[in-house]
Amino acid sequence: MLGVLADQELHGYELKRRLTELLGTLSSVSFGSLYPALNRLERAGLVAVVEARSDTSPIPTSGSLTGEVAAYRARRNRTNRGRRGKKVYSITSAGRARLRDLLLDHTGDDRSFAVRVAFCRHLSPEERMDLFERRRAEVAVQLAERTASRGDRRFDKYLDLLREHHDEALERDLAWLDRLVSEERQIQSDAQPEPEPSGGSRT
Amino acid sequence: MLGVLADQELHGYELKRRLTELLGTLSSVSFGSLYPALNRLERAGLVAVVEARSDTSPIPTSGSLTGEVAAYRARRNRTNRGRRGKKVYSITSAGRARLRDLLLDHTGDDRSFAVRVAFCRHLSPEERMDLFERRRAEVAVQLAERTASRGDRRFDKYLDLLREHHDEALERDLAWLDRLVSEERQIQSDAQPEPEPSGGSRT
DNA sequence: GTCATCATGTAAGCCGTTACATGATTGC
DNA sequence: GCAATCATGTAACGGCTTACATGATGAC
Repeated sequence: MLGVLADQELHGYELKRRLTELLGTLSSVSFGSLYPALNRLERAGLVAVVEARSDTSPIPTSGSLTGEVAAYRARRNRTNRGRRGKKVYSITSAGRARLRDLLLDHTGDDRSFAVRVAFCRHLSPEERMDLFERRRAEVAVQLAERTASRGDRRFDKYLDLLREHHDEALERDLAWLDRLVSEERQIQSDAQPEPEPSGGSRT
Repeated sequence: MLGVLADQELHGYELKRRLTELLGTLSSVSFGSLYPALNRLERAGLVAVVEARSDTSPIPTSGSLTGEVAAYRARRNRTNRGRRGKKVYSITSAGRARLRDLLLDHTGDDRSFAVRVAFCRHLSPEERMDLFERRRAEVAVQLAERTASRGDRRFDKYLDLLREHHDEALERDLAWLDRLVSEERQIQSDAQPEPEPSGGSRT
């Protein structure tokens, strides 16, 4: 949620939309947990409710008279008493700091790593490298453990097929992470071109 | 847990061991949830506690006198009052039926599908086929939706890389499922050889 | 005026986790 | 005797889900 809000101010309903659009099966958050979560984030000072900026959408004349009247009434009520309007949330600087921590935290499974990658544009190139390389190390360890523990034992046809498939997936993950790391390294070396590898004329 | 117990009688501690060995990162069950779960299963009549068959392990003379004394004391206590011995669980016929239902149920994500495959040896060939083909259809739909929703939009470099990687994983899953299905079909046709495709001389 | 959709929220229940407590077994 | 491991269990907490309740908007 913080990752989405870091890009744009949104209200809850649309936030869920966007989350589903971006992460699909990885998202999995229902309204019943979304709204309480937003309230928790607000209480923690990580997001803030911004007054629904009516300037941008000045009640678009929709041709419906009754609709417009209702819209004006609703707007007055909202500003007067804050009753049941859209609540547009904006991430705070504390929220951005927390997002960074969450992206760097690196506990959790493959799913949470995928979510981190999805929002890693909010990290610095160095932090991204760190994220990728740590994950790479983790996956490598997992793969080594699996290979070691398997030994020569056979369990069951389907279990063996499953493990084989999973091993391949892990290897592919590893290759993908290698690609991410090398691309990131390329970006870094592009940003700080070091024309003379020997001899230290540093600015 | 039912899937493991369907193969052998075990007590909780070793059940967790076996679960971790078989499923590794897919398992994820802690003692804090394992024991309550076993009690729930027992209350539901899906597993039953069997008296620790001491016959198989007649207190192996370990060379430790005090140890043996303690073992005898513990055994008497266990039979007398059932206090704190190993509780060996055995799956009941109701448990096997439930296991079958759970394997066939087919709600849940990729993880739960993997677990189903891990124990699908407890299904009939026809039920296995059903399991695999349904999953195949699901993954195909997922893939189609992703391709459709993506359209030509670009989000962000890392998000795009993530989606690309995930798409490839889905395609590989699909191919793997195809393989499973075709192998299963082979098994079925081997079991019921139908030498004459035309003309119906059925037994 | 009514229906679909947008939009926010609450309540009950389930299930998992960590942290803690305790007892049994074996080796030294 | 003591430590490590085996073995079972409880308590507090968190977080997600479904089902429910409600209000606002816009289209016809």
